Amino acid sequence: MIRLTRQADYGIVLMTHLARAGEGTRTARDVAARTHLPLPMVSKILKALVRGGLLESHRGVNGGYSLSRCPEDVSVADIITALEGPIGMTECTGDEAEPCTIEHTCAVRGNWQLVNEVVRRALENITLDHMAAPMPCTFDEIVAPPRQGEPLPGLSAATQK
Amino acid sequence: MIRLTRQADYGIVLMTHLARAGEGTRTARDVAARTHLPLPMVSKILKALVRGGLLESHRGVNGGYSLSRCPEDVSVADIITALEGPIGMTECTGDEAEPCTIEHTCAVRGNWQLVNEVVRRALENITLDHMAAPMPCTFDEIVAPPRQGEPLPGLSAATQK
DNA sequence: CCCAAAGAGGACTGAAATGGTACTGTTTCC
DNA sequence: GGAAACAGTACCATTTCAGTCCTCTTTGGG
Repeated sequence: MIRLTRQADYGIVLMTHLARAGEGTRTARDVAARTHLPLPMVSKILKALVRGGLLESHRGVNGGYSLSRCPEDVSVADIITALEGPIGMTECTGDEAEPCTIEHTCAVRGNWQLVNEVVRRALENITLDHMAAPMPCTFDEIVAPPRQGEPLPGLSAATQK
Repeated sequence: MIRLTRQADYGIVLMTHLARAGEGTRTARDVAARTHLPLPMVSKILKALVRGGLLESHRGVNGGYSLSRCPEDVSVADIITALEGPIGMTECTGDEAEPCTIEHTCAVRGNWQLVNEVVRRALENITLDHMAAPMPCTFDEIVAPPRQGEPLPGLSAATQK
């Protein structure tokens, strides 16, 4: 199982909730209650999302959080990045200080980047808008539609899954 | 960072190595030496890959491991699945016994499946063949080529990254 | 026929990361 | 000025994972 940390998991749920709630600010307390997630966690995550630029916060009485962009301009990748740092599936993300101890012996490097990129792309194509949709979206709304009615391998099957 | 366990990470490296090595069997010791990974780990992972049906083993003197399928018939998703179980980014993979304690309040369910599916698809499109290629592949060799010269959103940018 | 090489399987351990909580500021409005 | 709400940080406990070790089984060669 490819593990997303629970923070990112919750983060997406919270962002989705805010997207559905529409305009206006919501307090952490309110969001926690409605999503049935523990308040301290919610609070912690919302703060992180503010730091990541995905939410705006308003302090003081009647304060709360609100989206800083339209739902269609926020991708799942954005949320994950805000909560977990750059998306990548391996240690070799490329720009670390430590250039992979087995660097020259690890001939897989370049192709790892590819894997990371493929996944990142996939997640960037899913927006909050998609997530907030009451009914599950189909693949076709996210990836480019198949050409000449011939579905990309496997994609049509995925929608019925 | 989306975390792949190190086992899966290593697993892909090992499979790639075997794919590059071509026909014939290799001992765990040999593979460990050439990939510069600790033998016990390599041994453990190769065993798991056998259980997953991706490798065949031959016991006794002159034994070793060999791929049980052509490199082009093995996807990165296959390897990850063999080492980590079904691919999914959240607890809600859908078919668990415990149907998610917050089930009816968690309105994100359906769309989570979508995220899982998108990632899974992405990983299924990357084969061992791609990984074993000496030079990094481009996106175009993996995803369907853009129709009428118009690239899928973002994909072309990814290749130059 | 026996021994060495190689895989199979499982148990165990130490460490790191993560989920989760609590406490102490700071801002803002009434 | 006080309460409501966010900000930041430090902290703990649990879980999971990487990595190792040991024993058993299989097989081929001398």
